[in-house]
Amino acid sequence: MPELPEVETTIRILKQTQPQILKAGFVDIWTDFPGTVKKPVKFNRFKKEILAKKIKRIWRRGKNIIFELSDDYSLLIHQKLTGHLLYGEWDKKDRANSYIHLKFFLDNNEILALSDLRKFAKVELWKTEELLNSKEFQELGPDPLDKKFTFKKYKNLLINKKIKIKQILMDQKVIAGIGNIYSDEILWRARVHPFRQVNKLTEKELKDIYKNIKSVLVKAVKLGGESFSDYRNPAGKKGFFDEERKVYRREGEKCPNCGVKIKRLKMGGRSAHFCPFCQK
DNA sequence: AGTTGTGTTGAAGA
DNA sequence: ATCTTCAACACAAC
Repeated sequence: MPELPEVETTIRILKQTQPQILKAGFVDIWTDFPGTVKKPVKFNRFKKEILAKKIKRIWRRGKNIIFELSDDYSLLIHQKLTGHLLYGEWDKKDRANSYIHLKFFLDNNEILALSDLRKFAKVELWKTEELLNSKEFQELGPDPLDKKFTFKKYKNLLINKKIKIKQILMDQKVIAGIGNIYSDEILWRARVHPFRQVNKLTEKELKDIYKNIKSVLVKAVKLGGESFSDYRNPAGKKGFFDEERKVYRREGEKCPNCGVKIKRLKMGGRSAHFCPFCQK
């Protein structure tokens, strides 16, 4: 699942590509599933509007990838559950890279492709100013790796909330970029039970969670993200966070800290994985 | 072989 | 305010 570290890995690698993707222009588009493109609604309109535009900058807001284009347009891509971008000579032996439903043909003779097994990813073309002022963008919480995301700010976001800590960590309106994998991993390291109510956490627990938000995400970015499931980088290669995965999808295995079996419990629609002994 | 689990986001309902 | 369910979709695992 592409969360913040996978999205960050994607844009870092795209920016390093040779030949450069930056400054490339769009010459054609192909799809076998126009439903991926949500804006403009009509695929032909999308195609017409993006052709001849050039890529000026690649950046990230939470889990959203944004290609800033010429003429004050921006192309937004959200990979959702199983989407990932591929560019240049990507690894075609890996089946995870074979669900390509959208291709952008560029004027440097390269292809930017979107592989997306479950077809949940979304692609949108915006006027940059409209995107920046849009409700979905304005409502996103701060980026956890931003220097301005201080302990004080974090505490203000969480104060008095009567919600489970795991749920608030995954709420994009509170903090942008954390999903199911990293919320489980952060809470295991902070030794806090995922079902704890935020307003009942001690100062020390809040601080431990804060520190681990930063450290887990930084480490995951360094390792190129997590490829347990479908995520691959733009070269089609796996990330290495798997070596650091302590609890996510490890139900029944021994906790690396105490040896007690990892538990899995349903929270809303998804699974929370944790150590019932270490995490209080 | 049909059912269930997988998880992001937004919408709808309680 | 907080929660629950569902829907978009494909495939692996039981």
